[in-house]
Amino acid sequence: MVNNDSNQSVNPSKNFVLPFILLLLSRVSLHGYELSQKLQAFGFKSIDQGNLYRLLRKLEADELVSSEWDTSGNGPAKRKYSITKAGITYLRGYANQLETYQSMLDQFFSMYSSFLELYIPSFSSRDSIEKKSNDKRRKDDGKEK
Amino acid sequence: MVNNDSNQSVNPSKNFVLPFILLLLSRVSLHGYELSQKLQAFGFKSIDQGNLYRLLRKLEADELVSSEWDTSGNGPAKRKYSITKAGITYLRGYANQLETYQSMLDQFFSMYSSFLELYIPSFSSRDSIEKKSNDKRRKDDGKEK
DNA sequence: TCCTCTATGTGTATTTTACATATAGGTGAG
DNA sequence: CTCACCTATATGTAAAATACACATAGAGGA
Repeated sequence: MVNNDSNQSVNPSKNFVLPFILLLLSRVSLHGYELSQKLQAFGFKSIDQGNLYRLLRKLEADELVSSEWDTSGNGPAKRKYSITKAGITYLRGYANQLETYQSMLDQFFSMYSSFLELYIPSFSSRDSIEKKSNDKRRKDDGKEK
Repeated sequence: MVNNDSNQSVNPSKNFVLPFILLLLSRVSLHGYELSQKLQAFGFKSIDQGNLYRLLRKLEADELVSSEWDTSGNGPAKRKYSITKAGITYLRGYANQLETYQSMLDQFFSMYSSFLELYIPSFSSRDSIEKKSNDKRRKDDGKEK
């Protein structure tokens, strides 16, 4: 994993959350639990705690982050993670990868608007088509299906 | 897979390429080989042919697409895939998911610009950092075996 | 003939993910 | 005190996904 130098594969997934972790750690050291919460705030709804901790250990083994126990505050001991220089280098590589995803998404939605024009009118019988116009306010009632 | 009901999980990967497949098929019927090429044009550099064909069969089993043999043109017989009504419904759901990814990427790059301002000046000689210290790591992850 | 391109698959080991569970300290309610 | 709940880290493991190798076959050209 951490799929290194020249082979920047396109499929996201773990490689999608990875840059977010590194970016968060580039600003301030965090422990796993905090990280999990910040990632949720980013939009990752389904980060598995167990796998997150495992991933962090892997990142440490790969020397993209380093950790030390933090027994200062109250509550159980926390393993505080910091980014390494190698981690910073990789963050830049991952950012390039994410740019690719972004342009793919742009292409997708560009084509998708044409799709909507074709299909939305004829599908008005099925489930109520929410107005997908430029009315950004109402994003909430799109939870059908 | 094709995670059937309302649980639109956030992690991409197979779910990242899926909407692109459905979107392409929403415009015109295609066979796997064509699909593979169009996906590459979209930016998917590393679509595994074998897995793509397997995925298409799975999509057919899930009734998001349907297929029929096309023996018309020259060359070997092609399995021509078309999107179904269920596939169209799912395409809309996946599009919503991709919107989430898009906003996550926006957040990422917004924060990443700040990162660049902090790190780029001091990291102008990045090659020394990259080449140092982690040779064994970059060998054995991602492409070993 | 042999090579290459198109086209569709199977086999399978490894990697990743999902889900369950374990441990442990701290806090507040009753 | 006991219990529930939150923080915090972690392991076990079955299932799913991926990477990589390989098989088959038609058609066209050198």
